[in-house]
Order: sequence, then C-alpha cells, then structure tokens
Amino acid sequence: MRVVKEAAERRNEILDAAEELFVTKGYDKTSTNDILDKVKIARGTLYYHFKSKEDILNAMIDRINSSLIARAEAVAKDKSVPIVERIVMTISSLRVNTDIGNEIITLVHKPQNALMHQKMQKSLVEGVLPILTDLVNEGNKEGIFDVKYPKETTEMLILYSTIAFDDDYDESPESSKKRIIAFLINTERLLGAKEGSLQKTMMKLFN
Amino acid sequence: MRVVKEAAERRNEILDAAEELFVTKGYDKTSTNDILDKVKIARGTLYYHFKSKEDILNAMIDRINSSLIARAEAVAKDKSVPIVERIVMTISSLRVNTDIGNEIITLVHKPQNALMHQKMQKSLVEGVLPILTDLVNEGNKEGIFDVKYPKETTEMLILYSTIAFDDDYDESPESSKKRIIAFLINTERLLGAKEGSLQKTMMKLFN
DNA sequence: CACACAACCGACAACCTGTCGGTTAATATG
DNA sequence: CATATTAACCGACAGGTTGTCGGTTGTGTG
Repeated sequence: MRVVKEAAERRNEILDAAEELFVTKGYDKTSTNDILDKVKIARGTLYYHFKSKEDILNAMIDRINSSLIARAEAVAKDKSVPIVERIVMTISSLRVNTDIGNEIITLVHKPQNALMHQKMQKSLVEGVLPILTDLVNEGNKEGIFDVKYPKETTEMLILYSTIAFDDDYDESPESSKKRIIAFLINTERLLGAKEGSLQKTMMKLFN
Repeated sequence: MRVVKEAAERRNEILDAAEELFVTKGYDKTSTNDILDKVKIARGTLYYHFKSKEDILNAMIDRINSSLIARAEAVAKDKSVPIVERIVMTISSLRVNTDIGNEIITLVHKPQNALMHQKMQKSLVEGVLPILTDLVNEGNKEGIFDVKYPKETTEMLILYSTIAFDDDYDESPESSKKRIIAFLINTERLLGAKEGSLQKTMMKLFN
C-alpha cells in the first residue's frame, strides 16, 4: 500500500531521518539506504525530493542554522539588556551543547564529519557576523568599545570561538577553562573595552 | 613485465600521484583507480603499501606539514632577526601561496576537500603553536609584549589566520586587504604591543 | 467519471573500496 | 650453481555505494 504525502511533509521526514543518522553515524558512513529504511520509502522517492546526498546535507544544515541564527538574533536585539551581556549571550548561544535539542552540534564536531562540520561553520559564521557586528558598532557609539574594523574584529572572535570550543580542541577540562578565561581577556583587548568589564558578565554565562 | 622497487620508493611514487590528484580533483572525487592508473600499478600493490585510501591522505599530509613546519621553525629560531619580524614571518610562512611548490594549499582549501582541509589545518596548528608560543614568551621577557596567556592567545592568532586567509573567505581583493590590516592591528592589541609596532614590519611581508 | 499530474516505486547501471590467493623478481643459502 | 625464501606485485572478485529511469498509483479537478 503506497502512502502519498505532500512534498513539503516528505521532505521534512527525510530531513529528520537524515539529521539523526548523520549526527549519530556521521555523514560519510550514512548511506542513502539507511535513510530509505528509516523513512520507509523507495530509492526513487528520495531522489524525487533531493537531487543528491549532499543536497540533503545542505538542506539539513540550512534548517538547523536558520533556527540557530534566529535565536541568536532575538538575543542580540533585546534592547533591555546591556550590550556587553548581549554580545556574550549571542556568542554563547552558538556554543550549542548548552542547549536542548542541539547536542547535535557537539556530535557533529567529529573528525569523520568534516564536510558537515565545515559547511555548518561557514554558514553559521556568515549568519552571525552581521548581527554581532551591529552590536560592536553600538558599543563603539556608546563609547564602551573602541574598534576600528568592527566586521573584521568580530569575525576573528566568532571564527575562533566556533573552532576553539569544539570538542576536538578540548584536551582536559582544565585547559578548556583556561582557554575560556584567555578568550575573555583577549576579547576585551580586541574590543578595546575596559579591563575586567567583560569578565564578570561572561563567567556567569559560560558557567 | 613487472617492475619491482623498494618499498620506500613506491610509497613515495604513490604519494606523489595522490597529492597531485587530491589537490586538483579533490580527495572525495579521486578514486583509488585514478591513483593506480597514474602510478601504473595494480590494485593489490596499492593496498600492499597503504591500508586504506584515508591512510594515503594522512601520509601525504604528514609529508607536507613536516616540511612546512620545519621551515617555520627555521624562521622562528633565527636569532639574528628581531622577534616581531620573526613572528610575522613565521605566520606568513604558512600562507602558502606565497611560496613555491606550495600552491598546494591554496587549492586544498576548496569546499570539496573538507576532510583534507581539516586534517591539514589541525596538524599545522598543532605543529606551529609551540614554536610561536616560544616567540611570544620571548617577547614578554623582552618587555615588548604583555601577554598573560601566551599559548591561548597564540592559538587564537594562528587559528584565525589559517582560516581567514583561505580562499573561501576572500570575497574581493579589497576586503582581503582590509582584513589583513585589521589582523595586524588586532595582533598588536592581543600581544599588548605598542601601537603601530607590528604594522610597518608586517605590511612589507604581506605585500 | 476520466484525465492529468504529483508523488512514488524498484530494478539496474556504473561506479567504488578493500581482500585474498597466487605469481614473480631479487636475494640469501647450502 | 641450484634452490629456497621472501618482499613486492598482480588482478579477479565480493560487497557496497549513488544516482537514473521507465513505469505505476493515488488525488484533485474540470
């Protein structure tokens, strides 16, 4: 008995299955057959909705990242919160292991899934960069920061934090804590903020 | 007529072929058959010398990186040059497009070759980090820098520069130049160096 | 009610990697 | 010099993969 569904619904079913498989087994080691079995559809159906395996990956990443970026944007634009805190919270909203439903990215950061990793990172950085740059500009106006090249400096902060706080680069919990403190100090310097102005706020959020 | 060679020689022949293919076609899209054709050996021979395709990739990366790191180390340890310049030169010695024989890495940084890219980057960072950290420590002693967490700060510099100066992230030559200048200023801040102290030296080398 | 089309199916072609038993050149040994 | 040993090599083959394509079936519409 053949089940017919609206294209949008099927697409999502496929993406759901793919997401779980890619995350647990890794992209390379997940075969399209694995996906077919899980969704219980035939080969032809999969390729009716997506033009290739990589196309599925891209769609999946878009789905994840747009929700991630939407959240980051909400945080960043909450004018009731001081800028310094908003910056901190926006960055840490990307450190996904903090959050529900998103152990995803913790797992995604496995050596196997290089392609997935790279794609997510790039699209994440691109999405968050303008948001954070705005915040830095605001800080400049308020006089609490002093940044000549806001976009480039922000880029440096984001790029570093998305990589350095990956599981790959964590050796001991000891060194990871040290890295966070160093990151705070360095962020202060890069933003030209008063010494210690970020540290208190941040340590709360980074726990 | 079967040609027999010493294992070490065959291994290198295979690595040579693989390197060229991986770089031009990308790792994923290079099949072991492509390599076999190029070296003119049979399937069994390849797997006599390497245990898998990924094993070939790893060996190739080791070969490239150890030569790259050796050069970086030579630069870093030349005590006749002032520290600031040595730091600059060490970092720019990784910007491989500058140098002969190493357009490799410019090409390697294509989206397709995610795995290769990731592996090279990680091993590069690991190799260069201790070298550069030493330099920063020296600068601290000399009083021209003021860095509390040398290793972590150096890590930030390396990580950022290896990524941001990839071709992926270059849009216009305009923005790429801006990014370099910003990087210099930010490096000064991170190292706690006097304003402008790096800039002159660096602009020469980065051209 | 029949027609059109979107959604679905599964066999199949064309690859791909890694294995394995057997072969050959080079070198050591009696 | 004949023979044994073994490192380097070979290619057929098993088992897996992705993407294609002609054909089928459910569903809404005139």
